[in-house]
Amino acid sequence: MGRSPCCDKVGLKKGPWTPEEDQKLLAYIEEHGHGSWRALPAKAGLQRCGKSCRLRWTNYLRPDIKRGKFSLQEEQTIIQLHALLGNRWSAIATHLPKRTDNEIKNYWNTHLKKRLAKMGIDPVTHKQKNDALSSNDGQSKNSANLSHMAQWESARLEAEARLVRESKLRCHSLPPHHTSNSHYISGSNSAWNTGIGGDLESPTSSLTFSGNAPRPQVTMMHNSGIGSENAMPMIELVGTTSGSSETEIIKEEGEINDWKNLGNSDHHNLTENSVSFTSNLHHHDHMEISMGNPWTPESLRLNSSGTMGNAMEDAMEEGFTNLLLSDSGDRSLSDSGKDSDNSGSGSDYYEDNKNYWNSILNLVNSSPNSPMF
DNA sequence: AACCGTTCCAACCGCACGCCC
DNA sequence: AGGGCGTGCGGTTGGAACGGT
Repeated sequence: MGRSPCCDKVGLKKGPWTPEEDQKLLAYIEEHGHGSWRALPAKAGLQRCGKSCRLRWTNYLRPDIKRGKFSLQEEQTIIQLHALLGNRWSAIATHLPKRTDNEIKNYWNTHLKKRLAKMGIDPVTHKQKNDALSSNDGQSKNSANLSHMAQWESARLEAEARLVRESKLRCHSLPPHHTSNSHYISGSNSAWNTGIGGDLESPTSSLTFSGNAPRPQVTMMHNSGIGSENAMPMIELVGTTSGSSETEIIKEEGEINDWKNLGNSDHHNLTENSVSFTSNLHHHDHMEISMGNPWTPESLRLNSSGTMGNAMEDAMEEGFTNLLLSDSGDRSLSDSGKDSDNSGSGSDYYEDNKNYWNSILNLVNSSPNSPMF
């Protein structure tokens, strides 16, 4: 169905906003709320279309917007989510509290995309560029699997975004402790924390799903760096091969804030059924999550209302984040890593890029019985 | 200082979708 | 059912800022 453009009226101002216009818009919204955007400009005394006002508000004037340089953690999240979701900026933005989709999109286009390209990674597919040559091998099969996973993950994020919006509407005045212990995911993601069992006050949260399937296991430990201002995230990946009772423990530790210091590529051979993450981002939090059932959209939807949603979210994020970053040889991704650092030996460079994608695939493969594949 | 190319980001544009009548 | 409206979303653009010559 067609519709007339909202900004075709003559006399409406376009282009950059002046401080006076900002002030008018702010003052009006503070007093009345925005209500109908179409009607707002006239009421607020602005010669703008409603759409322009909405954009200005949501992308710039809103008080809960964080501006300025993206942290490394934020960069990591963007890359990781973009690998799953593609250019679905609003979905990505739900995982970056206080950042707008527009800002994330801009940052991707101006910074991250170029960095990945320089690493020889296609910023669209997140595949190493010479991957196209290996079309019939397992890698492409894995890629298809990942794509499939991305589809339901995408749907899940949409549902989450809705929850977030509803939560924001309903719970504007929630006391801070509701989210104070949910590391990293906070603010707009607080919806995860509003359900029963959603708070992470308890030092230990355990959830177990019943079932007989080989079980991926996710363990998250938040061991505080006591007395340290900068918590030092530690990722522990525990791989359990299906044919063996032996548990292979692969440990990766380092500062999340220093991508370059994250370990090298040996540990992304985490195998089929088990993965655990250890992080000391948080004070005395220790979460162990045993997943008896494979990951399914249904179970994750259920989880989204409670602790498991939080834990899973965190696990997924931290897991992907650290896998990606530790394995991608992030010499070029870090701001402090100059591009020239990429000029190392050619084989190392190639290996790094290969590991970048493999790390995603390996984590996906850690739940081989998931019906989503 | 002047010019020019590049980078960055705020803002615009047009489409899609849900809701309401 | 279908048209209008409000809003969300992703792609694109214009111009300011910056850096090199």
